[in-house]
Amino acid sequence: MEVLLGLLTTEPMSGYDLGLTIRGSVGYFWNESYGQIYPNLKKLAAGGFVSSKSEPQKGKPDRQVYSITKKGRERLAKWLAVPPQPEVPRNELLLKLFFGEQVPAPMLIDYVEHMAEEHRAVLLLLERAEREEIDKNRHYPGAPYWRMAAHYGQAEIKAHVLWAEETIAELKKMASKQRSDSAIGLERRHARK
Amino acid sequence: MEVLLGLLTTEPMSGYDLGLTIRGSVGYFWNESYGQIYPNLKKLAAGGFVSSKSEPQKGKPDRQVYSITKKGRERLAKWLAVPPQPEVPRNELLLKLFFGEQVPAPMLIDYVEHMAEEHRAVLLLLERAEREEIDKNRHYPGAPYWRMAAHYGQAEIKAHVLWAEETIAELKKMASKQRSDSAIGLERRHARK
DNA sequence: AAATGCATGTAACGCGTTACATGATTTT
DNA sequence: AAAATCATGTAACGCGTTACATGCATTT
Repeated sequence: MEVLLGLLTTEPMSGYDLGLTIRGSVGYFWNESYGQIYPNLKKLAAGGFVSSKSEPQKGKPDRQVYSITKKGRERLAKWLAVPPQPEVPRNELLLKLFFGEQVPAPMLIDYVEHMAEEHRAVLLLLERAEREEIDKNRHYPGAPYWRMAAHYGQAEIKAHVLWAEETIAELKKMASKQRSDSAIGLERRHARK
Repeated sequence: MEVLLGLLTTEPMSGYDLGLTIRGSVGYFWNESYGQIYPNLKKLAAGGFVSSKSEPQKGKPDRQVYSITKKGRERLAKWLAVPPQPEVPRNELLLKLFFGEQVPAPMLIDYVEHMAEEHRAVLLLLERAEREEIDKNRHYPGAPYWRMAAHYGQAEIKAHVLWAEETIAELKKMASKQRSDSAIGLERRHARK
């Protein structure tokens, strides 16, 4: 809800634009789907926090351009003044790794490798975003804060990738040890049969 | 849902125990409230994934002890075989920092400092958990995986704390610069008046 | 001609949190 | 005596995702 107000302080936008902007700016640490954006804009408009102006378009539904109002800025300020609550964590990869005993080793390795690759790709995006989006607007007063947020993502991802590399090495070591163990196990099972 | 199955592979437990166990083990990267645990256990029981046995207690409602069934283990294995989906990020601190231009500098500094302290505290917990919980069960076949998950948390937190320290320094520098700037601003405003 | 993209939106559904209810036991 | 803790659970509510609907424009 408040992301919308925050982004509208930079310039008036339509719901669609807001979706694109979110993806391209705060997307790394905050996301909002169109299923929320459109209804939330309506609610904000009903409360007088944003005003809308419809611009006709050829062939497409009218473009609703929203601007933040004075009341909206007050609401944003009020929200910004609330100390951020620590989020509830939900990391499916870690949970599956935690139960790794019950997962075939190659599968686990695959999971961690995929994660590392995705994170490496996001790191490139964040670095590019910093160079292109933030540096180009470096005279905008918000730029230093954008950079700090981008650095958070970069620092976090680098830590994740390092961890992934260590973990993959360890998983492979365990897997090879397991193979030699289970070779013995196989002989036994064979013998029993 | 599946955390419950996963934890029940180590030993039969009641819903209450599961809540405590979650907090003490996977809590850093996965949480589940009692408002979910109890209904989910019922659903799992209805589906035959767990069996329950009620033990009478003095003065308290009967203790329902749940055990995972063969069918439950199959369900768990199936879930573990699904590649983990990247989570949707929601970091309120970062979002507020991103809009930091509209936030009084001391408030921002406070937010980041609080975050750093919380994370430092969690780091101690994780390190202690590794020493006490994991090392003591080091012969349990799941232990290496628990350790990997704990290391993820440690690596991530260390990166967060470092970032926080850098960011606080930068925010303070900006704040002092802003103060001298706004001193000029004050003079101007004074003059205009 | 068919498929994909643009741009707006609505509806259904599921998941999860919070608050409440209960009733004995232990603590202050 | 009052308050907090243990241990179970239920109900209401809100948030968010996914899927669907629309209809013109552009691309293949």
